[in-house]
Amino acid sequence: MARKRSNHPTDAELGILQVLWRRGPSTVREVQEDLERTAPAGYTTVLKLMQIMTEKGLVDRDESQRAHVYSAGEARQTVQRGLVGDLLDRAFDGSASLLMQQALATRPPSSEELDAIRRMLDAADRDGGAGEGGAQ
Amino acid sequence: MARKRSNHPTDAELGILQVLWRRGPSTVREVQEDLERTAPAGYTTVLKLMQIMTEKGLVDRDESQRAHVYSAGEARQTVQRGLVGDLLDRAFDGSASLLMQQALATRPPSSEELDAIRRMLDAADRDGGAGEGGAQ
DNA sequence: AGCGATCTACGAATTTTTTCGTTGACACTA
DNA sequence: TAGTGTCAACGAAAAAATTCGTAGATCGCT
Repeated sequence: MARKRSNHPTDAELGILQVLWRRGPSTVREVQEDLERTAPAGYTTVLKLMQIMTEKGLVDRDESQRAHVYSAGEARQTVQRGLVGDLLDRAFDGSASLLMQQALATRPPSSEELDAIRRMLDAADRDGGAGEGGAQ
Repeated sequence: MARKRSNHPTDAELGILQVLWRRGPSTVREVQEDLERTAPAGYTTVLKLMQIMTEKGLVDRDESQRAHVYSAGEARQTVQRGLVGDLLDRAFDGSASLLMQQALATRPPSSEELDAIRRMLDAADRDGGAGEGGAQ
């Protein structure tokens, strides 16, 4: 079906990235043990994945120690934006507001969070939408 | 890695759902021709996919005509929420506001859209965050 | 030096998803 | 009724993603 998957992490890869994001630079074993809670996988499985991710540039590897230390390659934000953008195209006709609506419906945020979001909207209005929204 | 994929549509399946959402009930050929623009695939490929989706309950099939007519099974919203919820868990630590932030950054919405979002936020606030079933 | 634990590398098996060729049914029409 | 075109069904190939077994290197001990 030739979807333009650009360079998104696969499902399993994303699981590993999550751990690296949370823990910071880690060895394979640390990641594997962390995953035990949520998505159990054998040691070599995780190792293999992380090797592949290194090839893809999804993670960086420090080989100076016997147990190599891996860290997330791209900024977390970059990956997240890619994923969101992809989801927008693939399921929301590119409408950010529609996506937000469903996000709100699925995981109702606290009022503090809501306020935080409002501030983001205001900021977006200022630098992005200000002059351009012309209609009306 | 045993991710709890519940029953999300796969990539290709989502492409088909999009068409059904946009066009309403359609035959395989109609879907296939529509896909031509974005994600070309042979006729039998699309047919097979839609047969699988029927088995999975992702779409409904009306066989009263020679050319069966398919329609999206679950409400669009339901599928979308599932996808968003999944993405939240898999990449955003469940934080809706973080997701929104990235959505705003990737696809700056117009000020009209921003206003629409604000109204949604206010509504969410009033409901005390209870996910609402209000017609979309 | 020998032993056990731990690590990377590699290759391959397995599973999931996507793709399509082929077949037989049906419909239309010349 | 033979020819042409479209359709669903099916099976299996191909591609992508995931899983793990095995082997050899290295380290820390005794």
